[in-house]
Amino acid sequence: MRAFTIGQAAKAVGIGVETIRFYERKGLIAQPLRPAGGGPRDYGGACVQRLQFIRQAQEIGFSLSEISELLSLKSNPSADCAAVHDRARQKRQDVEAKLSRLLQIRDALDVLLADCPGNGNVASCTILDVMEQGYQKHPTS
Amino acid sequence: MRAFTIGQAAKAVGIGVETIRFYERKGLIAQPLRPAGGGPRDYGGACVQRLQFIRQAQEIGFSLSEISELLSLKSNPSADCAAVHDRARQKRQDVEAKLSRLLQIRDALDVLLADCPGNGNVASCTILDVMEQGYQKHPTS
DNA sequence: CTTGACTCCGTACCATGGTACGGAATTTAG
DNA sequence: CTAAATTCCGTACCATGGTACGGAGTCAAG
Repeated sequence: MRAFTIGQAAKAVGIGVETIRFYERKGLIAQPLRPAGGGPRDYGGACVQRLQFIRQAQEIGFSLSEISELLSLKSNPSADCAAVHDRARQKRQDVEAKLSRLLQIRDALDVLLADCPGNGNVASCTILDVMEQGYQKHPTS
Repeated sequence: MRAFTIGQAAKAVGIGVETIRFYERKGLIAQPLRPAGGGPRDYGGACVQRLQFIRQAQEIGFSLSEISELLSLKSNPSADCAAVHDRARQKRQDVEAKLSRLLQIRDALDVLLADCPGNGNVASCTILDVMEQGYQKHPTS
């Protein structure tokens, strides 16, 4: 929980200082109060965690506004758990949908990689057909 | 392979007319030639397929410029298959990475949904902690 | 006690992926 | 034949998620 300047926090989380300020403007994180005694604001502890949370969630495919919602639930611990539960269930569905599309494309890519020896011409490549069809056909049928 | 106007093609693919034109401007699809005898351009057949391909690929998480690359390989059947192969391998890695992040979050969401009965307050919700930690801990220890 | 690095803040700019608008030319329906 | 719908085209605008810039203040080392 030692003090972090904004620059140190940015480095710790792996983002830019400007990005942190951007999140502040967006209301994703609160700007720490300036210490009464002067000196830079302290972005340590909970602030870094929150930033890390944002990054994690974002990599996973949540938009900033979705993250904002999650954070507001989080920062309001008196909220009914049912709200989080619902949102989580919704998100799980979204995630599941993304997963199945991704699995489709992964399989399609595998078909390609298996069928295409890495030489010859593209006409023999199956991936493109596969994607065009939305991958209805099953491999090696 | 019957003829489609741009509006029919848009409807068939489930996008807007403006979006098709946007793709044209971006070079993702070629603008069909106007028929010599006059009348609207024909967006049928291959064009619709290409649009569908774009949508599929996009839903899966490819950016328009990535899709553009895939399409340029596709539309150049004399290209060495090795190029497609490489790109496919690269893409497969990307997809795999996305998959594992998504699986992580799905598992995190499942933990939450299992632990959180849907009542009580948010303090007991695990998802937020889980995400903060980058989901290092494993459920039920 | 000055130089350099950093904070702080506002404003401007950027890429991506569209969406909307306006006006002329066609096309299609009644 | 006329009116409504659609095409065609250019240009403008939008949201998202940042990135860059400029200038003032501050802090720490040499």
